[in-house]
Amino acid sequence: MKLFNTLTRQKEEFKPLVPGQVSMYVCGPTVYNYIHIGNARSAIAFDTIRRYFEYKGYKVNYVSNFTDVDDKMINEARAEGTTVPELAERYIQAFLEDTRALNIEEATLHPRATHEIPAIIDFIQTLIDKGYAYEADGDVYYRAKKFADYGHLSDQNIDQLEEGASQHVNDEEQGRKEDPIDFALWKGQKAADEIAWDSPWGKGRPGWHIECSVMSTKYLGDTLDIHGGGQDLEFPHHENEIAQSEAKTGKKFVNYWLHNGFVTVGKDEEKMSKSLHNFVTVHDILKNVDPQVLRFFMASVQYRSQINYSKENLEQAANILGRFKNTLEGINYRLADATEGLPDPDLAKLVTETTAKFEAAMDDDFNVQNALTAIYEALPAVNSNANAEKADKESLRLFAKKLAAWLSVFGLDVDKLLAKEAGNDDAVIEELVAQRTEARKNKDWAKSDELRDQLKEMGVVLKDTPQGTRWSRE
RNA sequence: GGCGGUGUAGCCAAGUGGUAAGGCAGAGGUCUGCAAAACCUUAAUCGUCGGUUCGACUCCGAUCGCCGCCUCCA
Repeated sequence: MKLFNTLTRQKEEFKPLVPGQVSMYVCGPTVYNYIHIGNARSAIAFDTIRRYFEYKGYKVNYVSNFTDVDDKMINEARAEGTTVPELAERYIQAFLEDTRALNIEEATLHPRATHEIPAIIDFIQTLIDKGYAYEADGDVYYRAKKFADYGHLSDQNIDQLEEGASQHVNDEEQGRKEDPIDFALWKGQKAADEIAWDSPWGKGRPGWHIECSVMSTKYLGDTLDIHGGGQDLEFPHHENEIAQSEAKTGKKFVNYWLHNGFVTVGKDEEKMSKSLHNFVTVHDILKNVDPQVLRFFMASVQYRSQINYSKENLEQAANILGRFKNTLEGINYRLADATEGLPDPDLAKLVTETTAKFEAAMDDDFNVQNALTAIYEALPAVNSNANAEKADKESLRLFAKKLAAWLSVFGLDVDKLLAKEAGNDDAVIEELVAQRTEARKNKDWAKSDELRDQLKEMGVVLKDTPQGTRWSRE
C-alpha cells in the first residue's frame, strides 16, 4: 500500500511498526457544538482509511480525542450559562449520535483532555526540565526555536513564521513570550469562574496542542504509524505536536502524516449556509438527507481532495446508491428463485478481476474514484447475468458478497441499504400486488394501472419481471 | 508577502510523453400491455500564452482564475 505522507510530500510504501497492525491517531472535534460537515469529512475520510486497513486484514488501533476544554468551550459555556463539563458531555453524545448515523466505526479509544490532566502536567514538566519550555507568569510556553526541525511538516521557515506570528500576538501574551512563535502548553486561569486544575505553575488548563501529544503517545506509544487530521491542522497544530512529542521522547513521533481535504459549500447551494460562514452541522443536514447518501457522497471523494457540498452532488450519490441497490436486489431475487443456472466462466473471471482492480486502486493512496470505477464497470455484466435465463448463481452470490465488502469500506451497510422500511401495511401491499397480477393476467390494463397508481401513492414502486412482480418502497 | 493545492464534457471525475477511463444527468434505442429496473448507443482535445520534443493534456516557463494555510478551525 502506498500512502501520501505530508511529511515528505510523496507517496510512500506503508510499513507498519508491527506487522499486521496499524496505530492511528486522528484529531477529533472540540465539543462546543454539533459537529459540522467538515468534522464529518475528516471522520469519514479516516474511517474509510481505517476500514480499508481492516478489509486488508490489519488490526487497527484507532484513537481519536475529544477536546473538551479550551477558549471556545469556556465562552460557549458562559454564553449558555452552563458549565464546561456539561457542555462537553452534551456534545460528545451528539457526536456519537451523528457519527453513528453516518456509520463511522467508533474509535478504539476516545480520550478526553480533561481526563488526562496529570499526564499532561507530567509531559509539560518534562519539557521544562529539558529546556524546551518555560514558565511565564502562570503560563507555560514551548520554546519553538529550540526544536531544530520546527516548521518542517508544513514547509514553513522560521523567519516567515515569526513575521506572521508577531502580527497576531496580543500585547498581554507578547509580554510573557520569549518569542512570538512560542506557543502555550499551559494557560493560567484568567477569571475565577474559569475551569482550572492545580499544577506546579498554579491553577490553569492545558493548551490545545499538548493534549494530542500526550494522548497519542500515552495510548499508542512514542511512535505512531499514522496521524491524521484536516489540512488546516498541519500548521500549527501538528507542527507543534511534533515539536512537543519529539522533544520529549527523542524519537520520531509519526511515520505517516495524512491530511484530509476540505469541504466547501456553495453560496447558492441551499439555504443551509445561513450566516456563520456556511457552518452546516451534520445534525441539521440529517433532518433532510438520508445518512447513507451523505456518507457515500463524502466517502466517494478521495480523502485529500476538496469536496463541494451541493444538492446536485448529493443527488448524484443517491442515484449511484440506487444502482447498487437495484443490482443487489436483482441478485437476491435471483438467488431466491428456483431456476438453477449455469456456471459462466466470464462472470467468475469478472469477479476476480474487479476485486483486483478495486484493491489496486485503494492500495494507491485510497484512490476511491478508481476503486468505484472498477465496480461500475462490472455492473452491466452482473445485471445482465442476474436477468438472464441461465444465471450463474454461484458467481452472483460471490459478487454480492464482494460488493457488500467493498461498499462496507465506504461505510455502507448493505442490509440497511436493502432493508424495506418496516411497514405495518405489508399485507395490504401484498394484497394489492396480487390483485394487480390477477388483473394483468386478464389483460385488464386499466385496473392494473389503477392499482399501480394506488400503490405509488403509498410509496411503493413495482417492477414486473419474468419471475413475477417485485415491489419496494421508495 | 511566505507555503500548499487546484483548473479535464451540464455535473462528479481518472489518467499517461504517443494521441482523452468511468459515473451522474440528458438524448436515442432494446425489453415491457404501458411502466419501472436492466441492457445497448451517444458528448470534451484537457484555463490561457509560449517553449522543449518526431509527438504534450501529461515536461519547462509565464500568465489568469479558484481554494486553503500562515491567527481558533476538520
